[in-house]
Amino acid sequence: MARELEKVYEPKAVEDRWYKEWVEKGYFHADPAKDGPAFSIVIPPPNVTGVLHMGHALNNTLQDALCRWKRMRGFNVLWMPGTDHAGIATQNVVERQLAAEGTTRHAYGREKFIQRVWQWREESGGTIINQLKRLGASCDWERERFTMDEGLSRSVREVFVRLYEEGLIYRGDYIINWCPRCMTALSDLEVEFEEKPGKLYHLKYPLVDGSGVITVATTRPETMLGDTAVAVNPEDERYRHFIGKRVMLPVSNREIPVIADAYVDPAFGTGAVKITPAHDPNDFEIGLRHNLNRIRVMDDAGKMTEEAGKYAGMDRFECRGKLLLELDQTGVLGTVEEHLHAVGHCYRCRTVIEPAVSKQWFVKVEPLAKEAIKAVREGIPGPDGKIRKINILPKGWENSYFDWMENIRDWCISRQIWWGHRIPAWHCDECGELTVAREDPVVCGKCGSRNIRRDPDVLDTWFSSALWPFSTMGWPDETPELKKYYPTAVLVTAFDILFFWVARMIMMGIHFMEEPPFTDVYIHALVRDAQGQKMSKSKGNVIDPLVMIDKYGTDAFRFTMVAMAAQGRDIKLSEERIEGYRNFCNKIWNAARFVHMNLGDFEATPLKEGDAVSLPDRWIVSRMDAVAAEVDRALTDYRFNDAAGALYQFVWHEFCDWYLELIKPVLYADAGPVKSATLNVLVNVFEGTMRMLHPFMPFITEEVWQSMPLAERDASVMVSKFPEANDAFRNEAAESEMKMVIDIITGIRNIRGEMNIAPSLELAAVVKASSPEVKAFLDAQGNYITKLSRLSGMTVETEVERPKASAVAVTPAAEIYIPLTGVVDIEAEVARLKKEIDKADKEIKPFEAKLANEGFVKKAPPEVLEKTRGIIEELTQKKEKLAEGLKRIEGFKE
RNA sequence: GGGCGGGUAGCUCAGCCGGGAGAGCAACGGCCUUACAAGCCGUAGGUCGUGGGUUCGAUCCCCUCCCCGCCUACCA
Repeated sequence: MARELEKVYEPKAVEDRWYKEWVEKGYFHADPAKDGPAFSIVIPPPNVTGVLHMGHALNNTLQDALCRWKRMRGFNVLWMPGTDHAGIATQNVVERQLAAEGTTRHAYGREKFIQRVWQWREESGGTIINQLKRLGASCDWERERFTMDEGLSRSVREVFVRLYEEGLIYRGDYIINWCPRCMTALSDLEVEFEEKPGKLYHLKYPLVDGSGVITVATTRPETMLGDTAVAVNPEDERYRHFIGKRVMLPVSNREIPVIADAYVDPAFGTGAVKITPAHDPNDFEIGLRHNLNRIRVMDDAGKMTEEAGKYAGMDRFECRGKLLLELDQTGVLGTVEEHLHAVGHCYRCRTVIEPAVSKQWFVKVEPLAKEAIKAVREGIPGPDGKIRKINILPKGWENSYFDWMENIRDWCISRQIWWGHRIPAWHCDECGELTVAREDPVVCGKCGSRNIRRDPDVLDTWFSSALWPFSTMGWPDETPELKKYYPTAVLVTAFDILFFWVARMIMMGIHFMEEPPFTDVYIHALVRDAQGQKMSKSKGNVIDPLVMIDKYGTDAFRFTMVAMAAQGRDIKLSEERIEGYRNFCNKIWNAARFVHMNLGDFEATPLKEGDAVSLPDRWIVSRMDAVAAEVDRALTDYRFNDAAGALYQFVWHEFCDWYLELIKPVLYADAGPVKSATLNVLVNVFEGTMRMLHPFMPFITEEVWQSMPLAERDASVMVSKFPEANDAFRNEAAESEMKMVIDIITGIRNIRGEMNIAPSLELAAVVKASSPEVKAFLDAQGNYITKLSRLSGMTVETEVERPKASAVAVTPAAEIYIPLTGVVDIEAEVARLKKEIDKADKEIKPFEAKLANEGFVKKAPPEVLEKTRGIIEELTQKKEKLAEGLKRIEGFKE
C-alpha cells in the first residue's frame, strides 16, 4: 500500500483527524470493569478562567506521556480531567464584565450574580479544556469534572460537616490576611511577600507620669491609632523601670500600658514595640497573652474607621501620609530609617494585604498534618494494614514539605465572596447558635427557631481541590471508580502548588479515604524564558504554547517539553529548541517516505528470533531492543529527558544515519529473499520505533504507523503494545562488528573531509586487518564500507606493504591506507597526520601520568588498572601507526 | 534570618555508586550523494565558578569564598 506522502510533515492535516478518531473510538475512556492493573492520574485542575500557558503544557505533556505509555503497557488507565472554579479569580473576571456594563455585583444581587458566573462558565469556561485537546491530552473526557458541579459540591459539604463534627473546623475571631480590594480573607499561603525598601519611623510616646519618653519603631505608622500597649523585653535594663507604667498615645490621646513580653527583641529598632492587636499577627498574640483590647482602625475596604478619629473614612495610605505630617509637627516623629521589609500582597490582585482581626472559619490542621508528614516520612498503614508511603520526587522537595507541614498554622477557609461552595452553617437569631448540616435546615438545631440565616461566606477554592482525587471519583458514595482507581499512581505538578494543593490533598485523602491519594508526587520544572526569567505578561516574554503548536506542530512542541524536562531544573525555553524538534519530526516523516518508496506491495510480518540476518539488520534490531529497555526504565524513573534523548539519538543517528544508508544497496536491488528479509526488519523496527515514540509524539506516530503495511495490526498505535526488551534480539557480536564498520568508514570520511577530497572522487583503500578474524569479517562485509565511504575498491590483508604516499587512518581493528597519488597534495596529509598524532599524544598523557603514580598502581582496583593499561596500549598503537605513516609519507616527499 | 537549587563548550543543558568531559543548537569547512538543505559529511571549541581538603585518583565527596535563582520567616 505504497502511498504518496508530502515532502515535509504537515501537522495540521494530521492532528485533528486522529484526535477525533481516538475520542470516537473511546480509547481515552477508562472502564473500571475492564482488566488490567490500574494506573490513574488526576489532572491538576486548571482554573476555569485559565488559558493554556507553558506550565500547563509541560505538566500535561508529561502526564499524557505517562498515560499513553502505561496504556500501551497494558494498564487500565484513568486520566481524570476537569477544571477548578477558582473563586476569587473567576469572580473578578465576571465583576470586570459587570463593571464594563456600568454595574456591580451588589447591584446585581447574590443569586443573579452567581447565575451570571455560571453563564460565563458555559460560554468561556471550556477554553482551556479545548486547548488541552490540542495538546493531544488523552484524558477521559467523559468524566470531566468541575469543582462546583453537583457531585463535587456534595463531597465538599460532606467533608465540611464531618470535620466540623470532629471539631476540626471551628469559627472564631483571629488575625487573618485581608485583601481590601477583593474584600475577603485569605489564607497565609495566598499572601505573597515581596521585599521592598520602606521606612522605619521612630515615634515618641510620653509617659503619663512625665518620667520620660518611650520611643517605638514602626513601618506602618497609621496602625498607632489602634495601639493598646507598648511592649519591651523584660530583661531589657533600659526599659525595666517603665514596665507597668502608662504612656499617652499621641493623636488618639489614650492611655496605654507598658508591658513586658519576651517576644520583643531588644536589639531591633529601639527595643520598644507598639502593640496593635487588631492589625498585626504578632501583636495579636501578645494581645492574647496580656488580655489587651483590639481596636480596628481600618475597615474591610482599607479605609480608616471611626476609631481613627479625625482620620476616619480616609484611605489607609493617605492616612499614613497625613498622620506622619501631624506627628512630625507635634514632635512625636523621631528619626526615620531606611528599612527593607517584606510586604504581603494578594496573590490574585497584588493589593497590599492588611492583617486584621476578623471572625472566620478555620481548619485545625495540626492533627491532619501529623499523619500527612508520616505518610511521606515513613508511610502509614492503609485499610488493609499494608504500609502506604508517598514518594516526593525529586526527593529534595521532601524537606520543604516537612518544613512547611511541621510549622503549619490553622487554615482560614472562609472567603467573603459569592462564587464558591457556600459554607453549610446557619446562624440562629434567637439563640445565637450554629447549625451545620448535610441538608439545608429549616430550623435551628439547638432551639428549633425558624429564625435562622445561612452564613454568607464561601469556602477557599483549595478546600474543594484538596478533595479532588476522591471527589472526582464519586465520593462519598462507594463507587467502582474509587475501588479501582484510588489511590492514584502519581501526581504530576510544579512545586508552586506543593503546599496549596498537594499537601492538602494528602491530608484530606488520609483523613477521609484512610490512605494517601497517590504513591508518587513528581515535581517538574518551571518553564522560564531563554534568559531564565519567569514568563509573565507584564514582562512580555511569554511564549504561547498554542502559537508554538500552530507554528511547529503539537508533536514537535511536546517533544521539546519532554526533552527538556530534566529533574530538578527549570526549563529555559527558546523557540529555537522547538524548531529543532520540528526538524526531528520532519526527519521521522522523511524516513517514513523513504520506507514507502521501497516497499512495493510488501507486507510485514512480526519479527521472530533469527529473522534478522544481515549485519545491519542484526545490529538495528539489537539497538532497538536496547533503546526500548532504556526508554521504559527512564519513564519508570520519571527521567523524561533521558527517554527523549535515547529515542532522538536512536532514530536520527542510528536508524537514519547508519541503518537506512547501509540497507540502501539491498533495497535498490531486485526483489528476492534477502530484500524481503531486510524489508521486514525495516518495517518492524520502524513501526516499533513509532510505538516507542507515541507517548511523546502521538500524532505523527499514529499517522506514520497507520501507513505501515503490517499483516497483523491493532486499530491504532495508541492501543498497540509498547515494545518490550527481549534478549532474543540482543546481539553483542553485531554491535561490535558494526562498531568496526563505523570506525573504518568514519576514518576514511575524516581523511576526505580534512583533505578536501571531493565526495564524488572514488578512492582505493588498502586495509591492514589486526587479525585473521577481522580480515575474514572485512572480506565478507566490506561492501558496506566501500559503499558508504565511496571506495572504488578495498583490499584487505593481515600483512600489507604500506603503499607509499598514502593517507592513513587507524582504528582499533584495522589500519586503512588511501593512496594519494594524483588525489591530493602530500603536505596536507603530513599536516593532518601531525594533528592526529598530537591529539593521540594528548589523550595518552593523563593515563601515563596515572601509571607513573606509585600510589595508583598500588591502591587502585585491578580492573581500573587494567583498563588504564588497555587505553594506553590502544592509543599508543594508534599513535605509533600514525607516526609510521607520517615517516613514510615524508620519505616519499623527498 | 533560615533553607534549597544552580554556576560544565559561544548558548541551553546531560553527566548513575569518585576511575577516558558529552548532547542539541550556534560556529567553521565541504557537499543539491534519487527519504530529508527543516538535509548529508567532516572540523574546531572546556582551568567543569574560586581557594583549600580528603583520596592512588575529584566535574562528582568535605570545607571557605564569590556570583545567580528560588522557597521560607512574626524582627516591629
